[in-house]
Formats: sequence, C-alpha cells, structure tokens
Amino acid sequence: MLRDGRGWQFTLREVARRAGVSHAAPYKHFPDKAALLSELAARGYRHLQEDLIAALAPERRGSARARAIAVAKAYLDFGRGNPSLYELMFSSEIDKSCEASVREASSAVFALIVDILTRGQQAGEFKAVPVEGQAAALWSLLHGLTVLERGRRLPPSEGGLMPIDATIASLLQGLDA
Amino acid sequence: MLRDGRGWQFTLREVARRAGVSHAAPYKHFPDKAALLSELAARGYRHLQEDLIAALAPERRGSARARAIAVAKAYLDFGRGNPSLYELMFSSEIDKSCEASVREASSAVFALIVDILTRGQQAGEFKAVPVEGQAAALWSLLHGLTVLERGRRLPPSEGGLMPIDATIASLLQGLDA
DNA sequence: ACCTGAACACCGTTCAAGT
DNA sequence: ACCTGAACACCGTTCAAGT
Repeated sequence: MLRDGRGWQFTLREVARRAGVSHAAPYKHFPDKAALLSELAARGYRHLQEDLIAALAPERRGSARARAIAVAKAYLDFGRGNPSLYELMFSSEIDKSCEASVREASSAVFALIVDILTRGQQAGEFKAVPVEGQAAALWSLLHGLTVLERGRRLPPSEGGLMPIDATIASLLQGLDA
Repeated sequence: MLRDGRGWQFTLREVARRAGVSHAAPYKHFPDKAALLSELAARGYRHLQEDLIAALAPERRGSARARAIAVAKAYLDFGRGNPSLYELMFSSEIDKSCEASVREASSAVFALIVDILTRGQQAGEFKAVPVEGQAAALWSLLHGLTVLERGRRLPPSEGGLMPIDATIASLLQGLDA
C-alpha cells in the first residue's frame, strides 16, 4: 500500500512505477485492478492461515481451549500487523469480484476454526452445538474485535488495550460444555 | 453510492452532477471528500442508533436477554439494509480522518450496548464481569457477523441464512449469570 | 510472449472570477 | 453552509506498435 497526501492508496500506476515498468505492463499479468487485489486478498488469507497453524503447533497437546486462545491471539496479531491487507481481505471490492481463489483461501481459514471447535466438542470441552454456528461466532468475534480495535471504536480500557482477553473469555464461556 | 462499470463508486463529481451543480460546488460545503464521507458515516451511526432504540422500545418491560436479542436483530438488519453505508462507517478511510462527529456518534452506539448489558447485570440476568468487555464482545460479534454474512465468508447453513440466531445465543450464554 | 507510449475518459482539488 | 469554468496532476484502461 502506498502513502498518499492523506491516507493509503493502491494504484496500478504506482505499482508499475515501483516495478520499474510502464503503467500498461500490469495488464499483461492481470486483467484489471480488481483481479490484482483479489490475488493479494487470497494471499492474505493463506498467510493468515499459516500464522494460525503456526500458533497451533506448540499447543498440539494442549486443551481445546488453549488452542482456541492461541489461535485467537494469532488472528488478532495478524490483523494488527497487516492492517491494510486485512481490510482489503474483507472489503466489498473483493467479494463482489467473487474470485474462486479468495473463496477457497477464506474457506480454509473457516475450516481451521471449525476443526479446533470440533475437536473441543469431541473431547467434551466445548458444548455440542452445531459447530458451524460456533465457528461463525468465533470468527465474527475475532473479525469484529480486529476492526473495532483498529478503528478505536472501543473505549480505551483501564489496563491498556486489553478488553480482548476478557472478550474472548466471554465467548469461550458460552462454548464451555 | 453510485453504480460504476464494475462496483460502487462514490465520487464528488457525480454527487455534484446529481445535485445539478458544478463539480467545484461541494468544496463550498466540505473541505474535501474525506470530510463529506465522515459526515455520512456520522449520520450512519446516528441512524443505526435510532434503529436500535426503536427496536428496544417494545421490549421496554422485557428481560435483558430479550432486549439484547432485539437490538442484535436490529443491528444486523441495519447492516443488511445499508451495506455501502455500513462498510463506510468502519472503513479506515473514516477513522484516519478521526472526526469528532464520527467518534461521538459511534460512542453513542457503544453506550447503548453498555446500557443494556449493565441493566442485565443489575437485574442479575447477566454475569457481573466488566461491562465494557462484555459490550465489546457483543458489538464485535455483531460487526463480524454483518461483514462475514455480507461477504459470504460463512458456509450457507442448512435452514437458510441463519447461523445468526445460534451465534448470538452462543455469546449470550457466555453472558448468562 | 512481453513491454511501450500515446490516448481516452475519468478523478480530486485549486483558483480566479462571477452572482 | 454562494457558484462557475478552466486548469493541474493524477487515475484505470485500451490499443497499435515495437522487441
């Protein structure tokens, strides 16, 4: 993403400039700007998935709850570390173009969340409710927290910037068996 | 919002065209495009607040849980009914400009959520945890659901498009005293 | 196959000038 | 909380032409 007078721009012409090619060159690789952005978004989802898997690894033998917390923290860190990319991944600019690559990559993230919750249910740690609903709730909570924290829509909490732990705990209590 | 070749555009020039004035006229009312968008976003938050209050009215004597559900449904309906405006309200385009009117209007929405939960805690219906964290969780869940549903990031659920009730129930169970 | 420069139809923004 | 038209420096996209 590129710095503009006031804000972040993403222009094909600037991309070409940085690549040291003419402004028409990108059209040899992508049909249009939306296609380039979709590719970026798909990579974003894959990158996120990798981060979540990496966070899961040390918790391999931990409780489902510990795994859920580890994944939640990694998710929030991804959003904080890649704010422009994260916003792109959920922008209507992306989902209107409806690229298969984006749908696949985001489905994989959802599947990962479903997997953690399913194991938790099987282990008797989480309530045995339809797991897609549970996963939708967890993902929604994580996405909402990411956006609200970034947009400073939540009041600054006493300790620092940390209603997050309490927030995740709230939801997880709803999941507990 | 204005229809473009492929997607939704919002251009000052088109606004001026529709208003039947010259393309320079908007600059007599707003310093720049960001300021106009901030004003729209602030109105969006106020409109949302009104919808939530309206949904609350018939539940005046109901349980805190019934009030929370009514507000959640009204929130989701607002997002579904005003998708472009809703996206604008949470875009980084808006929160970088950091307008006081936006912060005030969005704080009012947060305060409304806090109020419902506070009463629920006082009535002994909701768990007595720090209410800001509880409110952040509920708002995050609602925002996340709105975005994920709209972007079709959640798998189509069996009954129709309805993990929502289950999802809200999940969180509310976490809130139950 | 890959790139280029010119060209077209747009933008946001500014500004001197008109009421 | 007047507006206008010309002008500037950008965009995304296309296209004939070059290697």
